[in-house]
Amino acid sequence: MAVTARIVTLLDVARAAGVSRSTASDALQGSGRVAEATRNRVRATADALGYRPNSAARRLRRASTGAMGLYLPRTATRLDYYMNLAFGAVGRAQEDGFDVVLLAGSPGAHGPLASRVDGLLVIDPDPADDAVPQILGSGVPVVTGERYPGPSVAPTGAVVCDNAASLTALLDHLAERGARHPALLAPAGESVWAHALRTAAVDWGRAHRTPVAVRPVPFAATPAEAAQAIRELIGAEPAVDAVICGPDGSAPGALHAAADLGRTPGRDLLVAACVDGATTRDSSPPITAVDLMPADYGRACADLLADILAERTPADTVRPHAWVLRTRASTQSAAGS
Amino acid sequence: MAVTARIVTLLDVARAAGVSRSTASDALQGSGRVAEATRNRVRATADALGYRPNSAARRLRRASTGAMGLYLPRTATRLDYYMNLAFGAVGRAQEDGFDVVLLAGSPGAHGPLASRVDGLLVIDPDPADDAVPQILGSGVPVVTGERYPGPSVAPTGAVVCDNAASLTALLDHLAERGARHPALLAPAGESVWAHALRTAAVDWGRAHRTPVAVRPVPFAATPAEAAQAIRELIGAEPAVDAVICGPDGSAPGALHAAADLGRTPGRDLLVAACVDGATTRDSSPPITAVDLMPADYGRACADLLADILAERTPADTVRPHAWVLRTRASTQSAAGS
DNA sequence: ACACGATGCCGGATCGATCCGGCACGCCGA
DNA sequence: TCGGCGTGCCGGATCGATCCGGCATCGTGT
Repeated sequence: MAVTARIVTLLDVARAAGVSRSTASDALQGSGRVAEATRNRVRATADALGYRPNSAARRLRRASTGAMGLYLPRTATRLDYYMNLAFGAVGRAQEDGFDVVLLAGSPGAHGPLASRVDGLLVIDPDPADDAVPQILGSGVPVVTGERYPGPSVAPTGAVVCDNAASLTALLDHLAERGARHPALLAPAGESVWAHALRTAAVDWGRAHRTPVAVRPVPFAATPAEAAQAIRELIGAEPAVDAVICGPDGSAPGALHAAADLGRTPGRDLLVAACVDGATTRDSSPPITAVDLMPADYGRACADLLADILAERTPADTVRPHAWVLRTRASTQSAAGS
Repeated sequence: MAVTARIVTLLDVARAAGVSRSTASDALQGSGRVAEATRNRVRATADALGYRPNSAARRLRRASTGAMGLYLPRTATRLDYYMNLAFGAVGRAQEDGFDVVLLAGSPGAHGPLASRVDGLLVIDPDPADDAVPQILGSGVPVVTGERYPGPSVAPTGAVVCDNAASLTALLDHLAERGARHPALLAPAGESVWAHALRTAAVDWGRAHRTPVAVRPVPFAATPAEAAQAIRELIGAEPAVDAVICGPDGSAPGALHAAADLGRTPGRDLLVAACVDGATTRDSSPPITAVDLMPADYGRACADLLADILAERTPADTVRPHAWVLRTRASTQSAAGS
């Protein structure tokens, strides 16, 4: 019951335990040579007094900040995806005693990034974002979520998703459920993800001698835009019997379009999405989608950075991240053809 | 073009400028008495050398961490709302040189909150969350977004939204558009927000001699659950001609329900939502909703905390946060009655 | 009995910026 | 000419934890 507001320092603990600062430090750290009895005594007095190491002092001495920065794309969409990712990263970071500081705008404007964080997590680095190269060049280890498509300054690690494989899996699934003429609403832009999707669609079509109709849509297409695109697409190519929606959150538009065209989702028109989320899970019918497992993704990024910082892992390591196909009613079985 | 990896310290700057550390510090801080010429010279050499103050050292000396913690509810819903809020907070925090560290789980487990942050932002504090009292009692100033309904430990400030007023505005709007029998899908739970909604509905009904049908639904009701609730509600009370959806993201369910019941949203059934977001903006028709302006909200919270920390504002200040009614096609005009 | 190594603990020194007291110098009025 | 005051700058001291070298002490081998 310490009523005093005074902060308990290591020196207080040392005095109370009848040892010197060094010994107290060693005892609590596990470093140095300390008798087991002494160690226990120090530990006991430490938490009896409610001792909490001052992180500023520790960071100064150790020349490390105990924090990792998290830079998220400031996009209008995929926000809940990034939020889940952030929570995953925080969870993992905590295990190694790291804080996660949220970066936005042009971080490093008000202080040197290098003295504020030990490393950085840069998620879905956007080649069009001017802040990214600046961050990459800040001199601290960086782990990117997805590769950085721009001129690679000094990457230190990456966690990547095999987006081509997930699209392939979606197409395989649709084919298995009877689709003969699949289509892809392909997000525009030069992000690694969008690019992989487009390429994989063409490759799959070639390999299966079943061309995939690729219809470009805005990167952050709304359901309404997606619906419009699908109406146009099917107007031009009525044989299309399955649609994959690339942009996050756009999939419900496919259900509307199906209704407008008098088709039943899951039977006359199979519908699937590249990004799982609340909109795909909770729509009616629920929509088959690729779950990128954002929380795990964030955790994996933080894990890699922690490993690199602790030198458990060499720099320039690239690790894969798994995804899961969530099969739902929207791809029940194609009745047509 | 400093190729050396060596970090430039204040001492380096001082030597290069031909002054002492103290003078260099004073010159850069704006503190102390320094001749204008000297000040400029020091500043010039500082950024010629690329000097960046070491934040750990500064924090140790100043006994402040230069960071504010952000504790977000780990809910399954309203994630993009919280993400926008977080970005708003980061933006404001940056202006005063604060970092924002993201807290989750039980922060303070691996280190004393008090030595890691100067203050805390606790958003929508959930009385059912055990971590909240612990955080509130950590000894640093806390600003809550919405009041904390539990036993108030040591609040330092709050930014509150007048949720009753926004629901009232929604009901007024619906009445103006011709609704005679409004209903509310009221989120369950003891959060301040949910409670304000339920109370305001009853009050409005009493004041206007127009009872509002209040139908409880889960706090994080899905569109499907909302649709089901509305079907039941209208089955029991066919006169209902307008529905307000409380839970975030549940509003599209109202459109489905309308379709099932053969009613046209915006004419035979007015639809509105208490929380604006992608789902209300992008649905067809778009849904009238209360925009809580999360980014501004986050900014306001960070602003208050910054003011309190700088003692520009007394502790225990409570500030209001504005909301805006976004009128859309889903409340065009009630044709019935 | 003596030398030597291992063990347990301690006292500065250190990280880098900030703060406080104080010194020297120049200027003014008396 | 001298006292007093204001200006400009400086040298420790300090924040709290960690690290390194070193000093006793005790045990063991010969």
